[in-house]
Amino acid sequence: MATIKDVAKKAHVSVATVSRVINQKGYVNEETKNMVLDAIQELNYVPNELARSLFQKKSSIIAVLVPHLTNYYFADILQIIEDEIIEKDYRLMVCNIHSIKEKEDKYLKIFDQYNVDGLILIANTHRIEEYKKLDIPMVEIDHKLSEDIPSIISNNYQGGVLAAQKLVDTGCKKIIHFRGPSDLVTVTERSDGFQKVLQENNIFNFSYDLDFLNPDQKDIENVILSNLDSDGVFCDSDIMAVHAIQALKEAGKRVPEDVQVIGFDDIELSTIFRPNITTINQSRSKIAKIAVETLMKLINKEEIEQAHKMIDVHLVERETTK
Amino acid sequence: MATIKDVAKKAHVSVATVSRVINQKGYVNEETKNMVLDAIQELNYVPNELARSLFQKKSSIIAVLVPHLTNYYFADILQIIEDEIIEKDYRLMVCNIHSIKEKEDKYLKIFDQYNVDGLILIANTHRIEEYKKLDIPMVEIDHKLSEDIPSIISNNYQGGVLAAQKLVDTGCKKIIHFRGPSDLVTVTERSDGFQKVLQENNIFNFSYDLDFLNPDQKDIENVILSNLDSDGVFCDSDIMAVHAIQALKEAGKRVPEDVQVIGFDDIELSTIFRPNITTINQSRSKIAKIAVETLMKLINKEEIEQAHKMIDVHLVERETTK
DNA sequence: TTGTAAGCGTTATCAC
DNA sequence: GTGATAACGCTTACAA
Repeated sequence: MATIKDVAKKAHVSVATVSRVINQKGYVNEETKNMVLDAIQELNYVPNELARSLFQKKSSIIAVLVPHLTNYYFADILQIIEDEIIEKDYRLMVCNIHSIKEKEDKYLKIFDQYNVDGLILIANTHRIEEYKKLDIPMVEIDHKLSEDIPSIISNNYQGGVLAAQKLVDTGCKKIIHFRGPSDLVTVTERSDGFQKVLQENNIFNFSYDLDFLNPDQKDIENVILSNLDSDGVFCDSDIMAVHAIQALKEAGKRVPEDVQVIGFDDIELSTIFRPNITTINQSRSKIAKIAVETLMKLINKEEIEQAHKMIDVHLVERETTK
Repeated sequence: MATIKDVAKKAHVSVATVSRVINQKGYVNEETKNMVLDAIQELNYVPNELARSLFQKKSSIIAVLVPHLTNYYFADILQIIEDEIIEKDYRLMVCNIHSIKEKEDKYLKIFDQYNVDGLILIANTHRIEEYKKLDIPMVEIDHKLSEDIPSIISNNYQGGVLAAQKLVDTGCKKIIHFRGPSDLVTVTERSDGFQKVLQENNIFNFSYDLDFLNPDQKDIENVILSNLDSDGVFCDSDIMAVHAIQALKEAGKRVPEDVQVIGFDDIELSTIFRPNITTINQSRSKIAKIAVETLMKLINKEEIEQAHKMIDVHLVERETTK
């Protein structure tokens, strides 16, 4: 690996001059500049980012904390984040904090040790105060764990409203809501929006709490079977929706003729599965891009006009609704 | 951020001594050691990894190159890799090389600039020579792009054999094979294993090439519809299998009674979808762990007994076969 | 316009 | 046992 010294020697100049040309800072004669450039080319020189980072106390590394990688929603957001930051010449460190305390401990240390320039929290952590103490530019996705940390969250309330409206408009009279864990704000907000519309229309409904990603298939079946007079189902995830539709079919119901189903997230699965699932789309791309954009402003100490952003969701009508 | 100097000052010793205690190298009096430890504690000192890396020309960063993140197979492998390496005190840099030349250019540079300690290639790259020139310890997953680079690959041939055997054993007489792109070695090997068994048993079969992850739904439908006398389908991915099963159902066929279906990968989807999909399981966990293990040996300049490892696959029998 | 030299936070090699 | 000090590869005052 060639260093700046090698380049300097080859170009018959000092390291300072070389530094000036690679950073395009300060004055440097056109002629010497070309000599340096030639030397760089010949030696295949790339500046050592570690040395640079050490001096500047910044690493050009952005760390993203996720709860797991196998979920389409998170994976896609992560993917978009990576695209965005690499374009801005940052690199991505992925930290999978699946509530293993030791790992989070390690990472909390690492962020300091590497002079990580920014943090994007997608994972829900219980140790937000420790993150704040890090004093690193930071944004949150999907959660609002603190007033001081800018957040980017889908308008979950609106999601509930849209789903309810669709179901009401198409004549549903008895509706089941398969929810996520109701201790999450995202979940209660969806619920609130959903409830509001249904209550305004005097539509009977009830909720069951499930895990988002590993909802118990048997639970869903039982609820469906003991409520065969329902004509609408709203699910807090597309995976739940798949289970619900399958349970309905097995119970002899037609979707959407007898029972309509709406999912949440709009993951790949909802267009693979037949009937294609009507669902509430969260704009993953918008969320990821705004997160990066906001983080960059924080890093560059620019003003950010609105700390907590709510992103519109929309209903994607496919084959499980009328 | 406290530095080693601050600690030295506080403990009334030299930085050399502090360095000795944090690295547990060289002799240091028990008493002074405790003073240093106290100072470290009080100042909340963590050694700067960047300075360390600069000196040692190693960064404790492992870069993993993937083709995309939203695929369950890759995401899960990535997740296991992250678990493994963080435990060995390395950090994960995720590089999503979705054949965008500019990104790969940037990353190729970054690996040098950051003194990345190791590379895991999951993505299929056409620029293997450039990677080799990097001269960084490196392993490959799913591909064998070069003799010199250790690889970890599922036994695809065996996968084809197992699927064929199952189909033959349960009486299939006419079989469709929905393949991945046949320019991939993984695909041809599966095909070879599959063919071999079928030919030995004189079973008629034919193949259609599709994209692994975004197989054309219409293509699958058409093939199914124009071969309604088939009684077995082998798919090179579980996603293809879902499409096939759905097409079969729409064509009035029962799975597995009329037609049996076998997928590949054993992703989450195969247990969500009903009927649960019989599939060839690739041991993601084994693959990821061996990859990391091999990489560590390379990094530590230990002998590796077998450069190219083939990992057994196995048939997971679920509801789409008899 | 260019070069010298100090400094970023470590580790390692010497003396003492 | 411990402490100076050079070195890692770079940037940036400050001189020249």
